[in-house]
Amino acid sequence: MSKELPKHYDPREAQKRWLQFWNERGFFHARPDPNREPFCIVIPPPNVTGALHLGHALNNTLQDVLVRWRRMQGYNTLWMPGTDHAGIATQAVVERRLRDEEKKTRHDLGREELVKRIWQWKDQYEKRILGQLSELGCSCDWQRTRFTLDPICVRAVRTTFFKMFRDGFIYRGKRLVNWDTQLQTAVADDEIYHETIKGGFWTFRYPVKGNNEFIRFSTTRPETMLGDTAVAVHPDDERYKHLIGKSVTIPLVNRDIPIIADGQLVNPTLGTGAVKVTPAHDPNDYACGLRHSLPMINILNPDGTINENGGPYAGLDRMKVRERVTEDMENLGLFDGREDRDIDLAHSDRSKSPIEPYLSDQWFVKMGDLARKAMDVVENGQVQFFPKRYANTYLDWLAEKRDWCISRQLWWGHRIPVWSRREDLGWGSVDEVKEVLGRLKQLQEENPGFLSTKSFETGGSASIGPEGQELKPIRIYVCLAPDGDQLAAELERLGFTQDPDVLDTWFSSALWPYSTLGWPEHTPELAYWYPTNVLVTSRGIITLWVARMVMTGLYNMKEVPFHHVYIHPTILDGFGETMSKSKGNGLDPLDIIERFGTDALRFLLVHQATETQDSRMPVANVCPHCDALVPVKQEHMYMRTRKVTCPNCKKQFRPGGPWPAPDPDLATAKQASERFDMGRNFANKLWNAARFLFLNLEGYTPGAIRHEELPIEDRWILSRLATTTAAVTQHLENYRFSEVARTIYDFTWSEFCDWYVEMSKRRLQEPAARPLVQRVLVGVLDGILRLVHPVMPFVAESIWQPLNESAFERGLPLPEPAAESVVIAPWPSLPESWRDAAMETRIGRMQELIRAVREVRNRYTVDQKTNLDVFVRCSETIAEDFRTLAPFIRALAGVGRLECGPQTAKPPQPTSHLTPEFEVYVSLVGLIDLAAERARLQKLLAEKIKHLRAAQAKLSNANFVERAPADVVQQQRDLVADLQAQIKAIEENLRELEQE
RNA sequence: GGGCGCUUAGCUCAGUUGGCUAGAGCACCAGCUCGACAAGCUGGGGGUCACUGGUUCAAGUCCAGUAGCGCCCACCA
Repeated sequence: MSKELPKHYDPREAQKRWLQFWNERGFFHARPDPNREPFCIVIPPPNVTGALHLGHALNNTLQDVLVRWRRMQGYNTLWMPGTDHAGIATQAVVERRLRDEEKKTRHDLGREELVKRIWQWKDQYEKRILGQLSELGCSCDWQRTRFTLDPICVRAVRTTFFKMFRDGFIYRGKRLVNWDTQLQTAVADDEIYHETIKGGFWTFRYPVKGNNEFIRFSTTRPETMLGDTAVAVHPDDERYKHLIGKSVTIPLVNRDIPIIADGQLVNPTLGTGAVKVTPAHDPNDYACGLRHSLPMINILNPDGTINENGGPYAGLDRMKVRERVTEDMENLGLFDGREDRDIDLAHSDRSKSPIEPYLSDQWFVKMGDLARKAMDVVENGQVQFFPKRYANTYLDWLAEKRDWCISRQLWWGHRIPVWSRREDLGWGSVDEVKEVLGRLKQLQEENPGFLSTKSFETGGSASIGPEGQELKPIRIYVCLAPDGDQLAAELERLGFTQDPDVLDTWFSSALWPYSTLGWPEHTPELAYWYPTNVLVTSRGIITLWVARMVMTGLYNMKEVPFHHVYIHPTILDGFGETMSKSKGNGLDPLDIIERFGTDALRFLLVHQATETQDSRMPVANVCPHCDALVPVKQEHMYMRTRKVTCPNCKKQFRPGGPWPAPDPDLATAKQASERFDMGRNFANKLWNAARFLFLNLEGYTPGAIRHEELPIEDRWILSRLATTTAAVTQHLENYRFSEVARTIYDFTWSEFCDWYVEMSKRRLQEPAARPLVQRVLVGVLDGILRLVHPVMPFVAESIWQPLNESAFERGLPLPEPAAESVVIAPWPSLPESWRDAAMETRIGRMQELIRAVREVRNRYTVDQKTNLDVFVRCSETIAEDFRTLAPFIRALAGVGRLECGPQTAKPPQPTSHLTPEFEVYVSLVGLIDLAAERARLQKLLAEKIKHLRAAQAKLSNANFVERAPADVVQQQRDLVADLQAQIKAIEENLRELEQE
């Protein structure tokens, strides 16, 4: 039964249909099965901030290729999908909308209401993102979809935090944050921008204690003097050497501070060579403070006014204090002048106000031991990076062992499960403290697994107890395990409150490979699929995410979270810049899917996934009025172009992208890139090859292939298929995605379609030959469909299904009933013995002969219908071959007379094509331009002679003959012999042409 | 400043341990609507492999340096 397909492959219809089919059949759902080998990938969860972009498309396509391939290989395959709450990014986006649409801040709404709003946002975008992944063809187990704030993930986070708290890995420490005094919040590094403003550079003097000297220093922020805890000089600076170890007095607050030597902080050639050190309000000073164990005095209130540590200046705004401090110093005669200076000052993106470095209390994870273990597993190969070089990024970063600050001053995220005594209650009497401690101890004894207490010093000054003893300024912190929440009320009765902060988003992401599988419960899924097999991600988060997953995996599971880490390239725009919302140079995968089809998108993404770091993707807008492609220009990005005039139809439109702003008055362009042509064309080529088969399947009968009885061309294509299959499999194992795409493409197009299908046409007309060639055609197509399925699942299924109707039993070497879907068809593997170098050589010679004749035909523009007479001078063995293949040579090259053999005579007025193995002569009586032919031969002769000389030179080099491997030398000798023979033949042909 | 990369045809890129006259897709030129496919077929033109030096019988490939570009991290008192 044959079936006729439409002339063009229609991706849209196919995508809709097969997605539904696959989901209905539940091919993507996996359950633990101890009798089968597991394979598992967990998705890098996309942020619920917005829509997916091209980078996501790449990341997820590559995962899907691996997952579909392993599923076909028979692994019990789980691809775990999900999304990430992305703390800062998501809260910021919702807050921005709140401001734009309702003119409200988060404080107007309150914590609970804001979080509710963000959940609504999340629901909306999660749905959209999952839908996009599905449209991309991702074969995730959708029933298992997780979100990083799901109850199950909350439990994993709480359990981990509790364990780390109890084991002493989590501690309370200080950190300088970027403080926004207007919004009264810390902002992330990527939420600040730098702007040059007019500022000043003030010079003051501090009196040195014990003699009449002064030490001069300069600063751009005089008010920070109130928080100075040292003055630093360079250890080798002769001007100050004698002062090191002495102290100075800060006049305004009457505090004595030491003069220290610090070669890292101080550059003696700048300013006066002496630097005031304010550890609580400057990153470098902070580092210096740590080095020298200096006190760190915070002088700011959250609103930017000076706090009680500023003594007489308390309560005033820092800018006002800057003036006052200067005046007061001047009155004391300690002010040495001010000069204007441009200052590169950090500003908050959101409030546009200047950022203050602000020392605040934060939660940290101690990295030392955790990092060491995470390094070990990469060094000993339990976790392998592909490409290898990325292991360096990972190891270098971990080697620094910088403690991980895990608290964030946000409302959206995992709330830190720690309660502490409220500051305003104070510690009143020792009795009260004793009572609280006693009660805590009791609680802990009753609930050892649920509650853990720790105390950490706070900043602030010590106070004196009722009996005159010095009370250490400590705070008691109580951490509750997830099942300990009923104790929260009790803690609150004791005057404890929960920490308002949330955890760094990466804290929950770090648990993703096992929290998604149900940890801390001992689920069958966890036992079966953990450790997962491979993590596929981009290099940007090797440190933030990959390293932390390994750390927590080892800590919680005692086992690595995955064995392989594949890092794929980053897609840049046509100008080599990263795609980003602010530049407006992104590309929306949905635009590509709509215009080219999902398979085209996927093919191209796989094809360009080489081992390099980056790859470029020039982007064009499609004019919504006339469909012309308008390339995105670089200046568009920097000007944030809002309107583009189409050079074709002169109408205006808004440039497209994954993040277009709506504008009812202006049509928004879809985007495209010519690079996807390749994928679309390939899908169509495949489709049409199948279409050819369907037109010729009438009377198909399944049957065994007896390899040794097959004609040359069949053995050739099967040899090529066997080689291709093995190569594709190997490339997949090595994560060489680009090679996967290339290998399948070349085999399908340049060998199967260009040669085998062409050769089959004649045989299909012969009743005796027809059944066998049908079987081979069907068998090879079946193999191609399986190979191509992981990359282009939709077109593969679109052909697989009708093939099941026309040729249900098929395959190589024995026909078998086909799988109901290519998704679950077995991955092909062909006998090694089918690889047949001799067949490939023989067909290769035939191809060269055909190409030679075609070239002659094109050179002299001989009509396609005119047969050419061809004379081949070659060995008897080769002649025998050409005679066997003569029908193909005639059909594919348009040949009439074909004579071959050692004694074959040249025809009159011949044009020639010489190869090392045979000489081809085509008679061109009446067509040949003798002068042109002579010129061509002269040119060819010159090239050959040049090449010969180079080859001879090599051989005449004694070192080469002596030191190069024998086969390389022999190769060179053969080359010289071939060239000499060819030159001789060309010269002979030229002489003959002269006589004409 | 530290780290990791990139620079090969007009464009986007391959080129796995050094070894044929360096490849592909798109674009370009010429010819083809022949019963799978014009999203196609056939053939063709086009490259001093960024630059300089080194190692080697042999370098696009290895090493060093220079220039340009990109990313990550740190920093910009």
